[in-house]
Amino acid sequence: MHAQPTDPVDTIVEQWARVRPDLDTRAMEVFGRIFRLSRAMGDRMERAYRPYGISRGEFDVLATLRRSGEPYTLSPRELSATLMLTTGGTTGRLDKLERAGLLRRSPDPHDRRGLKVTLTEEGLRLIDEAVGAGLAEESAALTALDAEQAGQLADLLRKLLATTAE
Amino acid sequence: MHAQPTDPVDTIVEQWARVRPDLDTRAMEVFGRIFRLSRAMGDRMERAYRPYGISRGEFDVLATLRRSGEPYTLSPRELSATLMLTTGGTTGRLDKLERAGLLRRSPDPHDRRGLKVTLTEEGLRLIDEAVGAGLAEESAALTALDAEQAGQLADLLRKLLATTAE
DNA sequence: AATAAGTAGCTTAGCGCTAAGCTACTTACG
DNA sequence: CGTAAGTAGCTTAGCGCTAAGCTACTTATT
Repeated sequence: MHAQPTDPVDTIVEQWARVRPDLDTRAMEVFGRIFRLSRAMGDRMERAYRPYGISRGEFDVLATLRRSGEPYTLSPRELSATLMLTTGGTTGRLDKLERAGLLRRSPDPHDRRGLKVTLTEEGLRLIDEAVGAGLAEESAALTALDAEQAGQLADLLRKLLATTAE
Repeated sequence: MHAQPTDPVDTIVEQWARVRPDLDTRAMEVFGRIFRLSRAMGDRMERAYRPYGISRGEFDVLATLRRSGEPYTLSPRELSATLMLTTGGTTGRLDKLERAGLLRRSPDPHDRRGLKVTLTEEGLRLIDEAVGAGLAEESAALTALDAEQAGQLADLLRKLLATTAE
């Protein structure tokens, strides 16, 4: 056993142990930390993307289009599904990104109900820079662990996510 | 090496490898999963608290008061700090919980600027049930891992959180 | 060919948060 | 003792999301 540094979740667990010693708080040791890390890193990512004039949500739209490969085109429906967003939320993000000139909407030639959303040259250039900045931020945070620990952590999280997130 | 199940983050990492093989996506294997787990479990917790008529944010208020021990009293300021919330956000949560009869606000006898927020009997009863339901939900999700893995995961997350979340 | 059912994307109302600014009060200082 | 600076909690405007409902169009059924 190594000495562990103390974190805010340890404090909360101790408080519960004092007032409700009957509770089994082991699951909180995992999920309490996941919630806090998600929030803290979310804030850091928001800051990392700010120089590019986009929010984290907008980054996700551009990144999804970029990852899909040439011609960097998806339908709003596909974007809604991938981004786990309602159609209303998707409309809002697309509006903002289209106004900024980072993507454009055009009619789907095969289905007159639908649209195609395509990255512009400027959108492609911007996302290719921003994705590097985002990964740099995440990599910096991960230096808290050595390579083996990071790999272990990724594996444990994969197992948990695969089972949990239906 | 064991065969790993595939999860959505693996798919995203593969997509990036195809279109941008120069990127080092190892940090994404950790944080991408943390973001997704946080969202998925957050939704599950929201559902777990719904039978008690409270949201996750409102649960956090009641739980913070409960953990503080008798007489279950804190100032709005202390709650804002613990919950990482602006005073405006705190005011809103307290309004709703006070209307529901789960806590009450009273003047601070030592500082006429301030208030004391105290759990009512009903609030105490409710949070003592709800905290059990919440932990049950988290424990159920965690059965994806055996006890040793869960402990390992908690330790790795502690180390990451202690360094990352300033 | 007519019609019912399904689907795509947009609009609107409502919710919970933040940022900024307010009043009321307290503390520190000359 | 008087004034400046600080602090507590609330209010308001604005933001991004969801849920629900809309129109336009497509697909399946007869």
